[in-house]
This record gives sequence, structure tokens and C-alpha cells, in this order.
Amino acid sequence: MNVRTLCLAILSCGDATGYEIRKLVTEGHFSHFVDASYGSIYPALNRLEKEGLVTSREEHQDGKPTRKVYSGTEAGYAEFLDALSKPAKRDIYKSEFLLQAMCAELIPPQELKRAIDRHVEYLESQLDLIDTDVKKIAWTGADWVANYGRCNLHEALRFIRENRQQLEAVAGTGLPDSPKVTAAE
Amino acid sequence: MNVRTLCLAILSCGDATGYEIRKLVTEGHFSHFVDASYGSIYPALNRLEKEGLVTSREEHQDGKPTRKVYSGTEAGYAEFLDALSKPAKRDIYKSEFLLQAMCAELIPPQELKRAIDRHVEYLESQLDLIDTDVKKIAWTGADWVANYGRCNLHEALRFIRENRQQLEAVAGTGLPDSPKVTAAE
DNA sequence: TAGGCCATGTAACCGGTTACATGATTAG
DNA sequence: CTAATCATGTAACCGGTTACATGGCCTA
Repeated sequence: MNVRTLCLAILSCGDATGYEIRKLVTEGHFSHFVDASYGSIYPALNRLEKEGLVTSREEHQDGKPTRKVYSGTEAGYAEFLDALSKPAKRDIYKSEFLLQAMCAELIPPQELKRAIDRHVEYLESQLDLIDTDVKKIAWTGADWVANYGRCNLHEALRFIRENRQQLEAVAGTGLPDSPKVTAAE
Repeated sequence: MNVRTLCLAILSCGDATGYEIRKLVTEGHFSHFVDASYGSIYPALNRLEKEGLVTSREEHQDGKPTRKVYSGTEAGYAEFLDALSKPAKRDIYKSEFLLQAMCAELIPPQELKRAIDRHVEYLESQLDLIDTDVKKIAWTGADWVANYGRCNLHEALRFIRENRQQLEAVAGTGLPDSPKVTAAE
């Protein structure tokens, strides 16, 4: 999923400015499963307008800079639906924390403990974000996704709290010269 | 986390060839939270060798191409530990499925149903992969991570199975001209 | 005999990030 | 007085992917 399609999707849900789209995908309720920055959003929006998939109107407001509000067009909505009809790409998940956990035996105990603490804090903050965020929205899809995220975060936290001592017990026991994996078979 | 550090991490756990590293990160037990392709792994390995962070030996085998087996050096292990000591970057999670779920109201019912089915299948296949894979390994870190993944996948599947009808009930009820979000506040 | 696995590598390309430019207003 | 928020945009850069090149062996 590229930024272009992402913009189309968000604009299918309602009008927004580039600034707002960026907020939604980095801090708002879309931020848990997508991401993009100004440098990709603004060019994407300009291109979409040229192609007639979105339209824009300028909203002058005093005291603040002029907003350029985008709306999806019929054609834009059609392309979005089209993108959805082909099977979704598999989820992408990258986690430095899990790499650390995987290599726990090679990491000094205090170091590992700190890494776990940090990750627990991170997951808790994500959970808070969802909870404060969900009050502001009401439509079913967003609500469902929020609940999905909440459940998963709860489960992750539960698992770590219940099993972290297993990992901490082996921290640092693997010496740099004793190989553990002989790779794939 | 770039491919360079990833290679260093894997080689800290044991010797491997570029081919094997790629297998580990795309199909093996590292594949659930990292990813990389040949085009980035081989150049990274060559550079690491030039810098003295890994060494290689050639293993001639008849019938098959010569393997170039890499081992981490003291310096390489040190750099890996150093990378771990600075706080891990936050997890990256991208999901087209959740974007679809978020926009459920705009998607025709059959389309949505199929998308959910596909995603359930995908999660189940991931679960299978962990289960078949975990038998081949024994060291604590890998085991812990496998269990972590298993729990999370179970929870995700449970949630979807129990709540999918909520989403399916509203599929297609949002018309393209009735905006739902007015973006961030 | 076609395709998949083993195995290493390169080059072109590209999507996206980072950092910058600009500037008024408001909150601490 | 400083920092943050609002708001739009550009240009350089970069990490990584895709696709290709090569070639023997084994399986269906």
C-alpha cells in the first residue's frame, strides 16, 4: 500500500487537508497500522488532483495559514474500491525488541531487563493512545479496529509480564564464541 | 534496524551464508519480525567483511555451488551489543487489512467478507508456520519469541472470529457521498 | 524437459524520509 | 522570549527491492 492509495482511502472516509492526513497517519486513529510523512503526502495529493481523483478548495481562515481541503471524486472512490478488490498485501511487522528477545542469551542481564521495561512502557503508551483516541470517534469501522488493537496489546502485555523472567533467566548465558543456530535447514 | 545490523545480529547467534540469512528472515524463525532480500544482504555482508566485523570461509561441496560461510568477529559482536544498548526503535506495523476494516462501511458486503476470510487464512498460516518451525529449534530466546507470536496470533484470530459480524453488518452502508470523518482535532 | 532448489552477486530503479524554507499565531 | 501549532511545499538523499545473470543438480 503506497501513500497514494492511502490518501485515497482516507479521503473516501471524508474531506481532509494534507496536514490532517499526516496527523491521522502518525498520531491519529490510522497511526497504528500505516505511516507517511509530509514529503510523500503532499506530492501524492498534488498528483491525485492532476489526475482528477481528488479535488481541492482553499479555506481562508484568519490568524492561521490557508487550508487546502481535499475531497475524493467519484473516480477516486472507484480507484480505492478497485484497490481493495485485489487481495490485501500481507501485514508488515518489524520489531527490534523481538530481535533482542531472540538473542537474549547474548545480552547482559541489566541490558535485557531495560529493553523489556522499555517495550512494556511502549505498549502501554500505545494502549493509552487508543483509549483516549477512541472517545473522539464513533463510526463502527474505527471502533472495531480500536478494539482489535486493544485486545492485541493486552495480550502482548500479559504475555510479557507472565513470561519475562524466563528470558531474563538466560540473559548473558550465551558466550560470543558458542554458536547456537546453524541456520536454516 | 538496517540490514547491516540484522546480519550482525544473526551472525552473533551462529555462522551462516547469505543464502541462509535470507531464508531465516523471509521464511525461517526470524521472518515474523524482520525482512530483507538478496539485493541488500549480499552487499551488506561484503561491506561488513571489508570492515572486519565478519570473516568468511569458502566451503566447496560437490553437486552444489560453493558456499561462503560467514562468522562474526569480536568487533562484530561488539558492534551488535552496542546497537542493542541504545533504545530499540519502536515496532513498525502496517496492515492493509485494518485499513479495509476501518473503511468497512464503504466496502460491498461480499468484498469485505472475502477480505476477512483471506486475513483469517493468512493468520492461520502464520500460526502453522510457527508450530512447524518451533520443533526445529530449542534455544530459549527463539522459543520465547515463538510463544509470543503464537499468543498474539491466537488472540487476533479469536477477536476476528467473535467480532467479524459487527463489521459485516455495516459493510456497504456508507455511501460515497456521506463523509464520516472530519479528520483530526 | 520444465521447474524448483542451491548459491552468489550486480545494477537500475523507486518510494519514501529527512531536512529545509517560510511565516503568522498562540501558549507557557 | 521561546517553543509549539498551524500549514504547505521542495530537494537531496538513501536504503532497499526487483529483476537479471549464471549454472549445476534433482524431482515430477
